[in-house]
Amino acid sequence: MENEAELTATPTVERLRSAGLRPTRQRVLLAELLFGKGDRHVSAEMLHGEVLDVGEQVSLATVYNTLHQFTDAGLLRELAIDGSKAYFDTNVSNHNHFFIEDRGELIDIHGENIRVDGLPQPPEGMRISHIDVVVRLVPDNKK
Amino acid sequence: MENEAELTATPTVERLRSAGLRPTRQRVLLAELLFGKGDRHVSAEMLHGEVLDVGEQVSLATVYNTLHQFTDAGLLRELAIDGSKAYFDTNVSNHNHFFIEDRGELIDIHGENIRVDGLPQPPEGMRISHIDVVVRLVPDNKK
DNA sequence: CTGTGTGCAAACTCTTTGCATAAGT
DNA sequence: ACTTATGCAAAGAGTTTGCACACAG
Repeated sequence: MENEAELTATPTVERLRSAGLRPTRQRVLLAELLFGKGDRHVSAEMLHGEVLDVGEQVSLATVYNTLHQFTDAGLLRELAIDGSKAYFDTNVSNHNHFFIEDRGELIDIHGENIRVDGLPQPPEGMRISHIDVVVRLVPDNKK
Repeated sequence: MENEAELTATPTVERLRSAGLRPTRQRVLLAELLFGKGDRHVSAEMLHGEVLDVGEQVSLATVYNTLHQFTDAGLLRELAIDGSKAYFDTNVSNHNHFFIEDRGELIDIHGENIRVDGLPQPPEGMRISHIDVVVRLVPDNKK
């Protein structure tokens, strides 16, 4: 055998390959963290933190790059909710969110449940790419 | 008369006073620009640019401070739509938005028109503070 | 006068980029 | 080998902050 380190064809590796992404150590690790435990909402910093927790090392720049590559490949969806920081959602299907303002925490609302009616016609030459519904939550007591 | 420069009670000045804000030159100017021509969506930079266009001078830091003071006073609503920059809406009533992704442009959708159905119960101890519906638009042709 | 607001520059956060090095195929 | 990805550090955008000075009441 001449192969030094041929990557084994784990599901994650296959997933990356079919998305057209070379399964590098960093990408495989990030993909495992992202897709290994159900639907998740992560920021770049959170994900980078998880990498360190697991005792691995991936630069923050690479985390950003990878999140965008995954988004372009359709593995993630980027959420513009908080304003100050970007969240990425591992659930790419049609759904919406509760957003707990105080904690910056997101909770999925499944797509089948919500219906938006009464939308006016989009302006000439435009079409709807996506509708985001964000239900902002505050504690019962607080104003 | 002893008064050097008592501010005349223009509508703008009154509006600031009843919001509990001292009508300084900067605040009056910014309020005129913001509320003088119907409903608007502005970023801090845009508003600062308008100040310069009018031949006046207000520091960018003061523009930011003032936008937040106005928001706290209920004269503006802050919109978290773009992710990278903050927009402020002079229309504080219940309504939603088209967002033209390519141009970063916002268009109001009046509140009466849109109806959101099928919301699940918020988690225990939380109440809905506000529901944002953002209809993202792309040109007809583009993917 | 007294306290609040402003301006400036510096600091900060989140994110992106350029380029030399490393790794996948 | 050849190409693409990574890491680092530096740059970049947008926004906030600290403090001396200015102004409204």
